[in-house]
Amino acid sequence: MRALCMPQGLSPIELTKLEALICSARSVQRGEALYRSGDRFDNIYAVRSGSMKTVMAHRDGREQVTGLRLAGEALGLDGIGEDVHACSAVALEDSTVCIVPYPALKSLCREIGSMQDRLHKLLGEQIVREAGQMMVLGSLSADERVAAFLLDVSERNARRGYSSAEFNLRMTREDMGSYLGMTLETVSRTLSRFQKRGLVDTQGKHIRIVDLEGLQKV
Amino acid sequence: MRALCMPQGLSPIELTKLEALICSARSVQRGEALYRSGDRFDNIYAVRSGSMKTVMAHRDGREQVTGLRLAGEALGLDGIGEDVHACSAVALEDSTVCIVPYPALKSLCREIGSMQDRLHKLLGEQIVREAGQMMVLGSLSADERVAAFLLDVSERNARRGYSSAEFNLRMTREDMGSYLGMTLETVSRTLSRFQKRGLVDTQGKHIRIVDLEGLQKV
DNA sequence: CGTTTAATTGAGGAAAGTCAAGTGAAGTGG
DNA sequence: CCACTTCACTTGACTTTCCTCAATTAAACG
Repeated sequence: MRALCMPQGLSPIELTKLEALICSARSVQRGEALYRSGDRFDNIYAVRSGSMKTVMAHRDGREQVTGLRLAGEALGLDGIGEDVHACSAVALEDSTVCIVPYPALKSLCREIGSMQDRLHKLLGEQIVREAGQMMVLGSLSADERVAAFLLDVSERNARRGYSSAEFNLRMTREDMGSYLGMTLETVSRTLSRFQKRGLVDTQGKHIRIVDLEGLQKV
Repeated sequence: MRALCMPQGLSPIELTKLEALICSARSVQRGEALYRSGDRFDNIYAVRSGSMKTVMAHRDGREQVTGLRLAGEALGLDGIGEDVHACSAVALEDSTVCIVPYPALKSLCREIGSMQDRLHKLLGEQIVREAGQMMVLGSLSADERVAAFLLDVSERNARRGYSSAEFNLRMTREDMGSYLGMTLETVSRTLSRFQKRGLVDTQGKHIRIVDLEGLQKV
């Protein structure tokens, strides 16, 4: 659990302090929201098991998936800016999260320099990740977007010690499409074409990457 | 200058401490890079005068404008995540920036709680802003993107005490297009159409918003 | 004031979206 | 545990939006 909740580089002492901080865990049913856009920001979360999506809504009701969080990844940073969550976080499958109260985390960051660094990195990485996604949405073709997405998930799986070649993606085609700025039909067609070209092997939500290099060259 | 470099809510004492931190200012010529993608991350900046764009490059060389910074806004946060800048920052006109050394800022954040809050907010706001841009790129039509962009710049101008109705945008149509995920021709056509519909009045880089409500309804 | 760079506009084409029908997978209740 | 209902996915035909290429005009910089 330690490894899952706050994976990177803290000393044992720091981990103990952090563990004291994590008051509780919570389980979230598939489709249920851990928090909603507009909710007061109290906690940062770490996905312990399962996976979640973050969703942002335009005033006219249109929704866009802004992120995917796999087990081990942080969640909730969208609340720091305005003391209120800017996105909603919805479970893609039955999941559990660790709860890290933000005020306590802030104090800890003032006590322990490496904890401060860790939080800053978390925030900074999120900024870079999102800038990368802006690049995907703004500059890549549909094929390139889907390929980039599969490679991203693959790499994140690898980092968590799972297979980079084969995984279950609990998002629907619609979620993927929303995240990638295209329709669910285009996602489906693109995956079918990739399959014909021998790049991937998809059966619904189960995805196997057959030709990694080929996918990188798309 | 105080107001420009770190506008929001610090006590006078804190401001003094912060000022001690801002070792220097720097001027950047139009077209010149304040920092480049890959440069080591040492400082955060605040635009003191002028304006800048941030640009991210794909490995194949394609570039995407990922942000616009007006006077008074923070710059350089894309370096925190990896100790290396993920974007390049290029001046859109002759500009000056305040330089805030990051290590010193970190220390100050451990001393002064409100400074820590301020930095967290800066990071958090950036995260929310970028998520909003993902939404723009992923869900809006060309017309809606241009309208949203003009309204965003207008609002940011207002917040800085300038006219919300009339301003100079030093970006080229190509920069705007890149930021909004469309071609420069489409930007140009869209602005022309807006002009015919009596929503805006543009003459090159000078933009006047004629019908704010109309623009919001696009 | 001339030269370079940026912006506008038009015509034609390509990529992705929409609508629609059919198939398959998954969750629910008897 | 199976049948049923619902939801998700795939595929095709057609439409729309935006992009590409090209020519012209306007603005900006040295």
